[in-house]
Amino acid sequence: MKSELEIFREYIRQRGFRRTPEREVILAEIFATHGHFDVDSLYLSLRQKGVKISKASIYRALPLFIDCGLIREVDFSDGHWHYEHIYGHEQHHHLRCLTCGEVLEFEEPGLGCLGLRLLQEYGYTVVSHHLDVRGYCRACREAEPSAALGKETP
Amino acid sequence: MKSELEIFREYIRQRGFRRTPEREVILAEIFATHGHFDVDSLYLSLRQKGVKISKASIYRALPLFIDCGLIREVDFSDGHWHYEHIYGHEQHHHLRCLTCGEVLEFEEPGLGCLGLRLLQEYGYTVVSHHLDVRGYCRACREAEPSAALGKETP
DNA sequence: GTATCTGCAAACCCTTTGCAATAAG
DNA sequence: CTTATTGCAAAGGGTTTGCAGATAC
Repeated sequence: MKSELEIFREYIRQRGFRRTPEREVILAEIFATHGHFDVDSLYLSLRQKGVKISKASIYRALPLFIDCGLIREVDFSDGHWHYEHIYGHEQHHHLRCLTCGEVLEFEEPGLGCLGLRLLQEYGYTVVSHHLDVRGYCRACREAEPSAALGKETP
Repeated sequence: MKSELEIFREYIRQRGFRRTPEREVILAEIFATHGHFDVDSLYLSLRQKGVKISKASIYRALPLFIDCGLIREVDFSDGHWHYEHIYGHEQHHHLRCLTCGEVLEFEEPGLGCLGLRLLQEYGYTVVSHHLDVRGYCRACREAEPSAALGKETP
């Protein structure tokens, strides 16, 4: 299996872009990070390691990583973008507590045949799919039971 | 079945908020609209009807509608929020073409037992779930086949 | 050498907020 | 009467962009 760096270098070469240390350092940092990140956390963790790369460069690099399938955007509905690396990681989904904001990842094997079905029924070739679930974790529900009343859906 | 207006008035009364014509006009406009909308399109369609309500009031009203379960946020990853009415509509998911941006809605019956499973396995009470699929529609794939190569996932 | 990339700072855009006037209860 | 709500305009915060200098190829 190719490393994320190899994937990226191939992509850069194919497109006639340029291989720069900045982009590769950003990529390495992303794949050294566990879980989700955003531009700010990425910028700060690079700074803490003594690497000075501007936010503009980060903003310009992320679309490249997305485009070659290494990372993807994650929507937490909190006013800015989050990202996660997807290359080399199991497909997973997000379950977010509306009170404390904690995000749990889970798998949904039932969606295995989704791509085939959407191709057959609608003619779409599926690139990615993501299940976004909101609810209340046990702790928050017990702390404030009224918050979770009357809102259950199947 | 209650109308969306009744739902909203009940919610307003329960919380001790105030019933204003602005909020009810916004709500009516949302439920008279087919499909998705954003703040700007909502503001403009109100203007076209001669209704002058500030964007600030729209921005302040939407969280109320979300809170009482009438609408929800939709993420199209294009830099701003979109919304859709969910009250009185079938649960559905989104399939978006990465080239032309067209959004197709579809149903996924396989997720019927999701809520029960997440409760049993993780203790979460599910409020909402949404499946977000990206891919290429047939027309765009045939127009530019290279765009859809090497990116299929199950 | 030439075109791309970086860093900086300013511009941008969507969203939120402070404030005075207005209106609901 | 009291307090929430509105509209306006300004502030806010994340993201994008113009430009000059640096750098990959």
